Amino acid sequence: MNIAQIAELAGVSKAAVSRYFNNGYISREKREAIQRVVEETGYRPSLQAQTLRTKKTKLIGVIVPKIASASIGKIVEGILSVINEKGYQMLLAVTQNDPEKELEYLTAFDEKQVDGVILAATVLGTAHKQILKKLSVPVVIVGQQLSGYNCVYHDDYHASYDLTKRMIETGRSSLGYIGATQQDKAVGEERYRGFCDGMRHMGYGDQAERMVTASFTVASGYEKAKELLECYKDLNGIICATDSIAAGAAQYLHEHGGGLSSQVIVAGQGDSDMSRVTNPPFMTVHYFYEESGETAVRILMEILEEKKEALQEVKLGYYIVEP
Amino acid sequence: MNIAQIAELAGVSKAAVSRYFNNGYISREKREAIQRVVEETGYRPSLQAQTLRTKKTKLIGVIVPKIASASIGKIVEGILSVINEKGYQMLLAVTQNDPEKELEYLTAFDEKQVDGVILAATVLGTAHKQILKKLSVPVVIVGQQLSGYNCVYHDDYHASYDLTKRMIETGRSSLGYIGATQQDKAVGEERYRGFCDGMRHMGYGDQAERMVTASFTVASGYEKAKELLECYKDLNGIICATDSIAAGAAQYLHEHGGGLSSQVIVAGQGDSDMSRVTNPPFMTVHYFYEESGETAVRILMEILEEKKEALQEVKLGYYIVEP
DNA sequence: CTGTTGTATGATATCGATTTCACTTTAATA
DNA sequence: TATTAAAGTGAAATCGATATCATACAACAG
Repeated sequence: MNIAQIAELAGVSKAAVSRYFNNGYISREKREAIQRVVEETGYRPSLQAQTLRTKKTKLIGVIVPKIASASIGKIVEGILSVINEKGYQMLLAVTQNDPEKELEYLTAFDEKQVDGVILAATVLGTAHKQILKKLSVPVVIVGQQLSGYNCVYHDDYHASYDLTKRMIETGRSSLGYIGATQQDKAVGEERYRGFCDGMRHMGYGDQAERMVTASFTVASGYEKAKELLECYKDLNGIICATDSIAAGAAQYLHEHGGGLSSQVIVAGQGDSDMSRVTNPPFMTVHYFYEESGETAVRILMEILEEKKEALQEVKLGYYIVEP
Repeated sequence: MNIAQIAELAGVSKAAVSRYFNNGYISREKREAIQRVVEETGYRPSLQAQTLRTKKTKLIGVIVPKIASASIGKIVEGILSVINEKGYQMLLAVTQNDPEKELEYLTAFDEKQVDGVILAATVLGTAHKQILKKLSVPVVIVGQQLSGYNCVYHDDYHASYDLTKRMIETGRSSLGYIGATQQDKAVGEERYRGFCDGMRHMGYGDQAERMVTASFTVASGYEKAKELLECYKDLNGIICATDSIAAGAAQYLHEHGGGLSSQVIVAGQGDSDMSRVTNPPFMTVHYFYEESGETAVRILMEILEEKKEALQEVKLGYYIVEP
């Protein structure tokens, strides 16, 4: 079934059928004739033919470091909810945190495959920026702030700062920190900076360097908690960059906490289910992950619909979740 | 940059350039001339034009109930690893467990948008089967067994059976079960059947109806554990259909376990991080989720490459994970 | 009555590739 | 040497839509 056959059956030209689907000038009689034929045959215009002619694929490319992650899962669900509502579909690429793959997909998507790209990267190096500059399709970065680009991100600094302050207020003054790679500006750098400034402003600035770096897994949190506690034996609290790390640290603590001088509690960031199932549950920060995905798509749609051309940077809030 | 311009620059016909990219007859001189021009210009053939002509989109449609889930995340990662290796890309749709959306995406994908579909549904009703029959693109179902269709699934029955047996062997003879909706044949029905038969064969068949049904969340596991324990006060073990449910149950137990007559432990299924961060960690079953995703793509590829036409049903194994 | 505007229409070119077809040249075989 | 097969080539048709353009008719203003 193609447009020519429909035109023939309805006794009109191909152009008329095309106009029927694209709200062009068309008389009532022809409109009804075409409608009848379309309903009888169940005809739907070919998307590939439309794409070839119009250069719109109705596809959004989404690049994420991994998918089996609570926070990224939420971002993707946010993205999807708006994408579908707008009649687009999602092309998903996962990079396993491999920067080369990231660049590869970025260029692959750019070759007219998608109308826009949403990039959730952990590390944005100079190679990324160079490619981003050259892209012919609009991009929105989610989870990281990058000047000169459309992005929606979280207030990692103040969240981490407030979390630190809250921990100290609840009586935990001897704190350590398990962070993420400093290459990750949002989760690594900003959250650690929030911790440092929180410590400093509360009068414990000298302790801010009690810090180790973990990768984004529970197992790594377990290992690094051990490392940190062996190094600083008088800790009574550990703040972690993510909930996964915190869960690993919590696991270490209820296995080996008995041998320590004082009871140690942990805090995480991300408000995942993990924070509620450890014993005891731990304090965490709620970031608006779904909303960040939704907002990223909205920005992209505004660009695609040419409502706005100007750069947008959106910073989302947070709230502390007490155990 | 289109094929005509490349042909012009290389001093050959469009057909020659097309052959260059598709391994057709072409002399060495022309091949080299074209190669030079292609490298200089960075030309890449338009995918949409290719699609229009060849009817191959190089896209695989993947339909999942939700994405922020550990097991489904693993399946998707498995799918992606093979898909990319084969030069395909993934169109992802999430149904939020809404059967209507499931059917909607199934038909949307069918309209020549994708070369094949992978469906990870929890519930497969008659409406699904009807649509599945009519699809013009090949489908592989993952996570559920469905006779007459290509599918790759897990040995839910024996896994649950062995888990039950193992719990009884470790001294837990007064067991209860928190299951999932019976509409989900794999996770709901089969896993409960495994529990029942395990109980029966170990001589506790009369206790098999100590069962409540939860939804797939931690919070629901918490609620249902409470319900189950209020109803059967002498339980010393609870087996759950998923790790999320088990984590919720574990959370309830360390909040209210003190008031019970005996110490109660839980067991889950899915081998997620959750099983290791609760206190105490719980027994669980490892299902090969990544592998199921990978296998599903392999089956699809075999069909697309026309190596095999025959129906394939693949049942994957499992192993018990002691805490 | 002439000129303009808005509505309505279909023929045709176009998007950018692949595929068919007819044809030439070269190599291998009888 | 004659015959056949294989290698190599480009013109043109094709995939299925949309966009442009020329044209026609009605209503209406001057």
